[in-house]
Amino acid sequence: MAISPVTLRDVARRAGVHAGTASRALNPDTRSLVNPDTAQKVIQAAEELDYRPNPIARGLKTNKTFTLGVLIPDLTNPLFPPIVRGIEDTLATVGYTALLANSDNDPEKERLHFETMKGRQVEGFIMATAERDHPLIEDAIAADVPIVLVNRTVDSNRVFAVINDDHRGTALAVEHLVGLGHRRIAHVVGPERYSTGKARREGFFDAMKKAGLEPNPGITRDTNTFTEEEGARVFRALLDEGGDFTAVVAGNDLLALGCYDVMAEVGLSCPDDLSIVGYNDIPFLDKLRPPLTTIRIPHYQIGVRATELVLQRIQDPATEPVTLQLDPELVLRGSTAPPRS
Amino acid sequence: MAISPVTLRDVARRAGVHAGTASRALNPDTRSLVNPDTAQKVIQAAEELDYRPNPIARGLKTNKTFTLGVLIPDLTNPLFPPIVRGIEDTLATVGYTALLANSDNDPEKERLHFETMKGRQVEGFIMATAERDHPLIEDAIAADVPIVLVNRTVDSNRVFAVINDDHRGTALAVEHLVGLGHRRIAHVVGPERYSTGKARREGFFDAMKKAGLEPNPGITRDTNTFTEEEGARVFRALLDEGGDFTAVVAGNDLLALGCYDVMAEVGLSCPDDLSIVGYNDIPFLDKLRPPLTTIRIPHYQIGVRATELVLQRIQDPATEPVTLQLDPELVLRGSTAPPRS
DNA sequence: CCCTCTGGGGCAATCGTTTGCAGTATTCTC
DNA sequence: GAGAATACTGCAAACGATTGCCCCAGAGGG
Repeated sequence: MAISPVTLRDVARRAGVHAGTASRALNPDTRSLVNPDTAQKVIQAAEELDYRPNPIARGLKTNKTFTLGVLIPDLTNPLFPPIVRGIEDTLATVGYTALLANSDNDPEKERLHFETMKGRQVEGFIMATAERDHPLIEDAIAADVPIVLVNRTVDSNRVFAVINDDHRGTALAVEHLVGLGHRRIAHVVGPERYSTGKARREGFFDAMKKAGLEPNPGITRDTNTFTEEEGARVFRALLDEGGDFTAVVAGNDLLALGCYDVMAEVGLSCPDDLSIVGYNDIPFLDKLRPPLTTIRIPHYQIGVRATELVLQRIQDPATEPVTLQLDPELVLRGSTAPPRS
Repeated sequence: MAISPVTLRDVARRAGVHAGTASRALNPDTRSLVNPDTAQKVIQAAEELDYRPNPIARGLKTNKTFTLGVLIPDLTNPLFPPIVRGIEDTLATVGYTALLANSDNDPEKERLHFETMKGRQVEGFIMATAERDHPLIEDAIAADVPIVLVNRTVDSNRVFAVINDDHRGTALAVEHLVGLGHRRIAHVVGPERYSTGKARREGFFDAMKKAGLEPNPGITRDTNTFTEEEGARVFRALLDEGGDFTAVVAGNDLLALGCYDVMAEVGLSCPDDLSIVGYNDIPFLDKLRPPLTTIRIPHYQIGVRATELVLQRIQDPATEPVTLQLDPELVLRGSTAPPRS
């Protein structure tokens, strides 16, 4: 049952030393405290017995569990798997592992998982679940728990975060459309309670102005959630009100998908009648008809960098909070073309 | 740092009892050993102090870590997130959590993760990574560690597994095509080193025979991996050799996607020229052009049932190995139609 | 030649719980 | 009312590793 019934004491006995000595010999940091010869003997004994230190016992004494909590809204959202892989791959290189939980964006659930994980003595957190105003995170920061946000961030500047440059990303989308000749561009705004929704809206407006275009509030629409249904609902409203536009920048890919649905429904053709740009580059977008032009964010890298950050923060609690902004890039596909008129 | 610096001894002190007594009072199983009044006092003290037992310390003594190892090939494969959610949701209801790792189908990596997790004293495993002949699993079974396979299984019958009924699933696909009027049906066979590839091929042949059709080995093709590229490669070969068929049953959705790619490339139209059926119903298939008809398997449920199984096995090591076969269902979409000729 | 210093390593406490054992007070039985 | 059974609860030893402290031997200095 217990995999390695061989304990430190067994190793010590075989090497003919005391357990304490064996412990020191096996730990590279304390190895210098013991005679190289004995150290060698211990190491060899450990190998012969295939000794594996029991992390539970070690954790009890050292308060290190080599475990991180990863809290995301929903693993089945295609946005997250690559991030999680980035996290786990990076963690694996340093002998850490991740405890994963889904919050479904439910603050109650989130708090529960957070507490459970704290109870399990995770050494830090990576969270992807933040609304811009997030009490849980404030608490965590106050309690001095290492925590870094991914993908989204909060308004506080006391927090570690690894996000993509949403401002720049939307600008890429706008510049692309403007370059194609579009002048009247609609924006399906992501929920403003998330940093992503807000930053992308700002990026949109700034880029429009920079292009010398007056953004038209009449053809920007707020959404409540980042979902296909919501995208469809809002886009339908835009159409119903006779909005005058030749292209739309969607707050994310799911919202863009909603637009696709409505266009199919009402018989509009993309990109002939309307160009659409998404955001995130979730998988299979290239299989759509037409393939969706979108903004790709470096999901995997976000996971990697975030992990490096927590690890660093764990090692040196004095590390100053920092927000890393990774560069998004435009992925040109078939949903954008010059305007017809 | 340590979240709840309040220890069992603190609770005991406040309740005016010994730590041992407090321990018994807090554990429902042993509560009957202590006077109801004192138990109440202890419980109240625990609440007042917001006491959380330290699972590390507990685990050290009891060898229970309330942790499961989940080993999958690749989280970014859309097949797995729903399974993992099923696992984690179920685990959460009983206070367990999952340690997740990706093997990338690399036996080396897999073994490493397996050992690491064993080292971390996980109480059992859920693995989705099995080739039909899998030494690691044999070892695990021999070592008596609780383990259940999901999605795929191995040839041994000494193992717990929760899979879908691949045989039945492919039969559904064949019956559907035959019902549509197809007689010459090709099969892009999944890799036979996986139970899924093998069972689906058998299901295909059996269903063909049952429909009174002689399966034509000339239009079935083996693949080496379950990937889009491989699907494309094999399908192209099928075409190049002038295979005579009006429909194809693909070993899974990714292989079907590969067929899509080649069809677009050579200017064939689906379903006009050729009908295609996939397998798995991964996300976004309904967004393809045409939307892919496929066999849906209950991913989430697979995760749920598998978890119930390990949990049961952990609780009662005498539990006999069992293979659960969950029912797949046909999802009718646009990639299948009556043959033209 | 004696004293001090230092490197090496053993001893034992400790991390926070659980649990077998034993002691004491209470209750029951006759 | 005495002896025995019962019901609690305290005591202390684990679990497996880490680590501060102390001891001892040999080296070096004067």
